[in-house]
Formats: sequence, structure tokens, C-alpha cells
Amino acid sequence: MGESGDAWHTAGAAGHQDGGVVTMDDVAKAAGVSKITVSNVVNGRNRVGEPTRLRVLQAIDELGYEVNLAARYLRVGRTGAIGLLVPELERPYFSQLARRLADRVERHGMHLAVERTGAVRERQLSSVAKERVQLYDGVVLSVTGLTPDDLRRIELGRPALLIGERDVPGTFDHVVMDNVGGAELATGHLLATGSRVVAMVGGSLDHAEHDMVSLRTQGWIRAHESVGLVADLTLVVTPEELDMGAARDVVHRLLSERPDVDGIVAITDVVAFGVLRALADLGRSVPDDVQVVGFDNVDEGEYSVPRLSSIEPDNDAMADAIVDLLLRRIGATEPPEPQVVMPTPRLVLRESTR
Amino acid sequence: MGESGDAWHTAGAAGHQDGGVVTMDDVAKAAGVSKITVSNVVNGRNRVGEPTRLRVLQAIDELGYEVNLAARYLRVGRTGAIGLLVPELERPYFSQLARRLADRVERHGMHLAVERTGAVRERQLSSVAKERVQLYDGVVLSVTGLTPDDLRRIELGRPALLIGERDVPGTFDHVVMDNVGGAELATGHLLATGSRVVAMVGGSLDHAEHDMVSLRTQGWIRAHESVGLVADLTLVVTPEELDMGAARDVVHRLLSERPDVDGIVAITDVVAFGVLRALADLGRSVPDDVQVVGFDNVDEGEYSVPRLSSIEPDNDAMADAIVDLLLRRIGATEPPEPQVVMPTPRLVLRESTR
DNA sequence: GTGAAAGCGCTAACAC
DNA sequence: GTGTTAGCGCTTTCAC
Repeated sequence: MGESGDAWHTAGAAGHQDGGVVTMDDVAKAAGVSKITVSNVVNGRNRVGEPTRLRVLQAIDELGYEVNLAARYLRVGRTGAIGLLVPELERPYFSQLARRLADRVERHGMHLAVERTGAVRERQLSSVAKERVQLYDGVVLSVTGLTPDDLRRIELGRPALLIGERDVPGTFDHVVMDNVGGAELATGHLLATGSRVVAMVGGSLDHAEHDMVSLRTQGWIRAHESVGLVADLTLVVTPEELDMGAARDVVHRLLSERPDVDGIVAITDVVAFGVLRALADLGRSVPDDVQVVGFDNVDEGEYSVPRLSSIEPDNDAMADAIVDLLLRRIGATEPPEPQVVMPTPRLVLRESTR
Repeated sequence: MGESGDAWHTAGAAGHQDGGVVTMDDVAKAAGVSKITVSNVVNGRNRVGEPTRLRVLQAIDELGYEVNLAARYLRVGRTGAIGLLVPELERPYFSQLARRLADRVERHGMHLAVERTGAVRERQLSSVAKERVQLYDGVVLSVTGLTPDDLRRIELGRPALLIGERDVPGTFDHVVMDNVGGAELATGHLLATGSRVVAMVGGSLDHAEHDMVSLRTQGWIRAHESVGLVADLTLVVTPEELDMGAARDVVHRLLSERPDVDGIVAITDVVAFGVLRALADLGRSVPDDVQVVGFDNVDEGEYSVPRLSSIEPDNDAMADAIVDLLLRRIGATEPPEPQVVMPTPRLVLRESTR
């Protein structure tokens, strides 16, 4: 048959004859049936006689045939894949979310692919992301860092679900953390266990934006209010990036200006790890000199030194809701009513708090 | 026009008329040209007059047209996507590899999607993985944990490149770490700086398998040999899993049996973090009582307490090689000669060693 | 139980 | 510069 083909690509791994892009027609010819019968066999539709089935199966095996997904997709409109679009691949929160989603999606016979949107905004989301998203039956989109205005522009052209922020046009399914409530819970615990000067590392006072950072900062403020204190806004410090390095640096600065800080709420667990690192640098003992609490309850918190107390947003419940809502939307013929799910967070106490 | 379509999926985000799966034909009709002219405009082929181009562009905009990638792919055979298949999404090594690859791949105008193969073996790799891989122009496959025999079975039907193990059929492009050399370097440093009883946490003595674990264990043995010592094989301890929790547990056990251990080589950085956690539990000071060195030089090593010394396999050079080799193979019309790349590792000293 | 015809949306050739 | 023809590989009627 053909002379070139796919087989060589992997440099002749298995023992196929010659590869050569085997089509259903080839199989049909070899088995002495028609294309459609091959299709029926491949897709397990039972309207085909056992002897024919066997002959077809054998031909498939001999020729090393494999369905062409692009063709099938063009015809059927389904790829069986769900896309998860996140701003960064290596943030533990996202990779652990990916793991949870992959588990659940596979349970439904589909699979998950993870892509990075980068420090994407507006234009990029509406054009770049839009194109690549086509090869998924549905998309989970993390919109951390996008303004409500950006969000209004998003139009992916297929079933989609948002995670990450709270205030959203109201036209998307949306699974969110209780950012305010969680931060309030965390801060409240520090205040209740003797901390008097509780800083918010990674927070922001830009109340206009209803993004994760501002919301968690509000929770920190509210916790003060609800015990009759007024939060000292100079204790909100904002690192360049929400990573460990920047967090560590900003804490060095904070503690040189405000050595009286005896509690730190970190905007995320990753930031909290940077905080712990800085406190170790400075010889402050945790939790005796300074209590620290994070947010997200990432796996690594179990093993940091000291172990990190954190807010668990109920990540499993969120993952459940995400795939349920998305699959519902994928399966629907009519656009279902957009829904918002916000599980109740709880505080996980480990060694970094009293 | 149509009444249903894509638009509703995202619940009417943007302001398209009605959606309705707009095709090139629709655009062509609206602009008063032919399908192919629309195609030419969309793909930026300049053989189209400026006024026509403008009319087409406007029609595209008005109708909210978007190319159908499945159709294009069926025709052209390229999706512009590279797949990265890893056993686990949340291992820092993999997510950081993903970041490096995504950077480079995007520089070439393509994009990267990451999928999980799970604790996949044989059958799964040759069937499951094979299907889903079709929508990528090329695939980077991490084969950690597969036997050489499994590897021989892999036939993905498209340009592929292996990472992770050393001994491989020799028919794939292959980018590997110098596992033996790296572990030898790490162990050598501990021995040279006064450690006398150096355990290998996460190692394995199953020399039959030439997987990462065995290779790094060999490096540990060799380092002893090259300074005239003979490695005490009872110091090789194997946790259930290569994660922090199991590593921590196994170190607890190790140190209760062998309190004289004064150096630990961890098979990976993640294992090393578990080791550090255990040593903190046991009140051993690092590096004074016990030196610790990891492998992979994952970002988190900068921020652990204490900061982790580690083997840097030259991850950037590996990422460069991976995309260069893969793109070469994708672009080629003839199967290029399979190539093996193994950068030289170096030791990064931080606080966990003397 | 099996097959023939049609077409999903796109682009490579080759006209004009 | 622009259009026509053909076909990528598959599945969905509907007939036999």
C-alpha cells in the first residue's frame, strides 16, 4: 500500500505492516464489507452479525486501523475531552484542582486536558483561547485576575464554567470559594487565640475590584469588626507576585517596619510558605512569636515546617459541582439556567497556629 | 437565520446575533464572494484584493464566524497543539516541566496541553493514550514507571518523544537526565563533607529495572565506591509512594532503627521535603545532625525550611532539547534519526548541606 | 444484519 | 484576484 505514513513517526515501534494512514475504507475492503459496517463495529452498535464482526475486528488488527478523531469530531461534534484553562500550570492549587477534575471526568468516560492561559486578559481570552477551546466538549475556565469587564467579553462558543472569582455577569455557571467567609474565619481564629497585630500578606485595598485578593482582604477586615476592633490597613502588604519569593521579601520588609506583628493571614498557601520561610530567616518562632494561617489547603501544607494551618474551601465539593454543572450543560439541548455554587469553607488547624 | 447554536452555551455572553454555527459559506454569501476567498482571508494568504478582504472581514465580524478546527484539521492534518502526557499532574517536577515546555512551544506559535496518563501501563498506553493523542501534532511522553518492555509496545502513530528513563528501545527521540551521575554527585558531596552513614531514601535495589529509581540508587552506590567505601545496602529505604507523606513515614522508621544516619540522599526533591519534615518531627537539626540533598531542583527548594540542596539536571537544557527534537520530527518528511540528549547535572548547594 | 448516498466545514489544485 | 471542483474520514438517514 502507501509508502509513508504514521508508523515512522515513532520510528517503527510496534509491528504494523507499514502504517500508511489506514482508513475505514481500507478495513472495509479487507474484511469484504462496507464502510458503515466497520463504523458499526468500531462503535459497538450491535446491529452487526457475529461472524462479520470478527472478520472486521481481525482486519482492524492486521491493518493497525485507528479511527480518525478529527473526522469523527467533524461529524459528531464531540471529542470526549474537557479542557481546564488556568493562568499558571505550576501553582499547586491548580494542579491539585486538575487532579480532582481529571478523576471525576474520567469517571464519566471522558478525559481532561490542561492548558495555560498565561497572564491573559481581554483580547487574548476572546481570541486566542476561543480558538483552541474548540477541541473540547466543555471548558472550565479559571478567571483569576480578570476584571468583571473582561469577563463580560468572554464568549467561548461552547459549554463553559467559571471558577475563581465571585462577581460575574451572571450568565455563566460558576463555582466559587467563599473568599470573604474563609478569610474571616482564618483571621478570627488568630484574633481569638491572642494575636493582636494581624497582618494580611498578599491582600489589597482596591475595593473596586471584586477579585479573590480583595475579597479575602475584606474577610480580614470583617473579622476585626466582628470582635469590635478596627483593622489597621497599613498591615495589608502586597507582594509583587503571589509566589513564595515575593512573599518572603515582603515579609522581611514588613517585620522590619512593624516588629510587633504577631499574626499573619496569608492570601494563599503558597504565599504562606513564603511567609514561613521569611519568619525562619528572621528567627521568629511559629506559632509562638507569630501565628500564620493560609488559604486553599493545598496538600503541601501537611508537610511544611511547621505544618500550615489553612482554610479548606471544600475543594472536593467544588470539583464535584464543577463537573456536574459542566456535564449537565454539555448534555443539554436547551441552555440550562446558570447556577452558582459556593461551598462552606472550614478552618484546618495544624502547627502554624495556636 | 438558525435558531439554536453555540451562543447559548455560555449563556449569551457577547453580542452576536444568534450564533447558529456560522460556516465559511455563510460568510461567503454575506460578503458576496466564494468560500475559498473567505478561506484565503482567514488564513492571511495575500491573493485577495483589499476591498474584498475588508468586506469579508466585516461579514466575519458581523456573523461572529470562527473557523472549525476539526474541519481544518481533517483537511490539513495539523492542530497546532503539542501534548504533554505525564503520570501525575500535581508533581512539581511535571508542572514545572510543563511551564518550561509551554513557554517554548508558544514561542513557535503552537500551544501545549497537558494530560494525565495515570498509573498507566501497557494496554492503557497503547490504546487509551493512543486515541486521545491524535489531536496533537506531537507528543511528549513521560514514561516514568514503565518497563522497557512496556516501552517497546508504545506506538502512538505520530511524532513522539520520550522523557524520564534511560534505557529505551532506541527508536524514539529521547531526552533524559543523568540519573546515575547526578546521584553520584549528590552522594559524593555528603561523603566529602563528613557524613559517614548516608541513607538513600526512595531508592531501590532492583537492578534489573533500569528506571529512574534504580539508576539514582546506582549513583549512590558508585559514589561510595569512588571514595573507597562500600555502600551499606540496608540504608536504601523504599517508601510506599514517592510522595512527602510516605517519605516522612519511612524516615521515622529508618531513624529509629539506624539513629546513626548522618546524611540522606532523597530520590527526588518531593521525597526530600518529606525527609525534612520527618527530621523536624524528630528534632534532628539539618544540616548539623543530618545533611539532606534532593534531586530535580524543583522551585520549592528555594523556600523550604531549611532550603534544600539539590541536583539540577539542567531542566532548561532539557526543555530546549525536547521542543527542538519534537518540532524537527513534526516538520520532517522523512523520519529523522532518533536522538538521545542527556545534559550534565550540577549540584546546587543551599542550607540542607554543609 | 448490511449497504448506498449524502454531507459535516474546510482547503489544495487548478482553472479563469 | 477570484471561483470551481474535489475530497479529507467519518457517521446519519433510509432503503434493502
